[in-house]
Amino acid sequence: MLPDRRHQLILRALRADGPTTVVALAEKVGASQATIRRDLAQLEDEGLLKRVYGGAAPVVGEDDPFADVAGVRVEAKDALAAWCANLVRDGETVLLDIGTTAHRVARHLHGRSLTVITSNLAVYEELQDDKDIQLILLGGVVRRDYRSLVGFLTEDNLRQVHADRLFLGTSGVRPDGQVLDTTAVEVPVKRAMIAASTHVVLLADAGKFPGTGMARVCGPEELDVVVTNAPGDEKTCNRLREAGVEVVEV
Amino acid sequence: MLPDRRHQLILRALRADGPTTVVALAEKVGASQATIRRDLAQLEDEGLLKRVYGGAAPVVGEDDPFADVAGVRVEAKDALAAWCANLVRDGETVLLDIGTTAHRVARHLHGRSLTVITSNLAVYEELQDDKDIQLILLGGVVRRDYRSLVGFLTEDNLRQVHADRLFLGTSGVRPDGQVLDTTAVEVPVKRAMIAASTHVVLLADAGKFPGTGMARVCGPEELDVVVTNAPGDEKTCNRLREAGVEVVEV
DNA sequence: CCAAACTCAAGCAAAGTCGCGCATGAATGT
DNA sequence: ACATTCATGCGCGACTTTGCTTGAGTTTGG
Repeated sequence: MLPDRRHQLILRALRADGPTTVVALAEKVGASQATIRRDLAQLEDEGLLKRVYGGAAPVVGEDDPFADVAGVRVEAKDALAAWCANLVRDGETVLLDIGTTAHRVARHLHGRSLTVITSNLAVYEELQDDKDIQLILLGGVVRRDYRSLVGFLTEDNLRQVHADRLFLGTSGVRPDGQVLDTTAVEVPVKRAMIAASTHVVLLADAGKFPGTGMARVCGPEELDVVVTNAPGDEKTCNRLREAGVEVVEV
Repeated sequence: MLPDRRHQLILRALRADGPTTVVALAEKVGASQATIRRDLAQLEDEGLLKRVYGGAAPVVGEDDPFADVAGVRVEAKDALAAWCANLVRDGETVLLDIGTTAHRVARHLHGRSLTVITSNLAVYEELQDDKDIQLILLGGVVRRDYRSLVGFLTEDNLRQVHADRLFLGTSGVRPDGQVLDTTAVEVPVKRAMIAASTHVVLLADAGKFPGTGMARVCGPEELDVVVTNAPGDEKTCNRLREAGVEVVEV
């Protein structure tokens, strides 16, 4: 069991079940209470959770939109998102995928005159007070730990709408250009999103080549643009370009 | 049981049921009265509640969605909502309408084992952290001023789901039993909700007889129960009963 | 106005939690 | 092969929380 994997499990458990005891976490991830305590201390230092006596609680406003605006150095991932936001023209209809990557893009759309369609609850909270943006939320079952809406209602809705541009997240791109995802339940939603959009923009930051994922979302022929902030694997890039995909390195 | 979790339960109980005794809280959260007193003292220091002799009362802050409504009416409307929540059995699927009335019902559903379907964004925010409740959000265009989702996506989704019970709000009930609404865009959504539910419960607090509204939502034959906190107009009640509607005065 | 009933806060013992030091064991570098 | 590093698990003393008891304070009803 990798420490990083354990940290992920802890954070996921907290997001799903709220405040949890050290004993319960130790049992859940199969580590001693001492180890869990050390993990919690570390994760608290990183601001990823709040330590309470006897356990830990999830921190609510983890993605403060002003945190990185105030920061001197803009994160690399944010540069990616900013570039994507520039791609969008006023008046367009933009479809935003599940995940933090799409949320990042949404932060850069404030004040723009757009229609935004999403099943991403983080995007909803980000843009709900922005009166310039017409916001359309797709239906579905609320997944608390992933802050998303999924299910047949989401897919149904996606068959009824059309977007000029889709910003798609991923967990990995294989050398042959196949786009992957780790969570099976999201794949049908992502496919429906692709079908509902004229242009598909894939956001693949560093570490997504080859990345992980057990489910295939789509092949390179479905993509129009791949945006990345890392010099991707040469072979992968060539394969994508062969399929007519524009590969952009920010 | 984490102290933090206990505090949440206390605050939730206060929000849902208003002023509560120390004894009742101790029983509810499974702690001693001494612990509850210590919790209350701490929470009062943080300004999260107001201590009163024998118990505690919720503090009405700016985040209270009902701060604008006058005191005695809030209690009456909350009694209505509490009665409706008692109507629901564990395991049921509940459909909650747009509007503050349905939100009020949602506040009394905390901790219940239910499936809740709604296009009410206030309900979503109320229940999003409640892990006992499976929450399904209907798609649609976000209406910021009404905190709701409307449009053809909402209606489409409603054709794909079914609920045991619908709690319907209204702006007025005419003497002949017709249910009215003021905003035309909501009417198709309300009709679709009625069609998707086995039982329809109309919440009509004081001032809804005859109330206002330019659009007809449905006739009395679509309703199963009308819950009110005021002795409604005699003629209206008779007309409703003739149509087979159970009229309940809380 | 008084007394009974109830509520509150302080003190105390028990249980639970925390963080530290130390030993173990695996992975890594020399 | 040996030493180093690092994460992990265990034990111990210090600390925190909890529930019970007690005496003082507050409310209620006659």
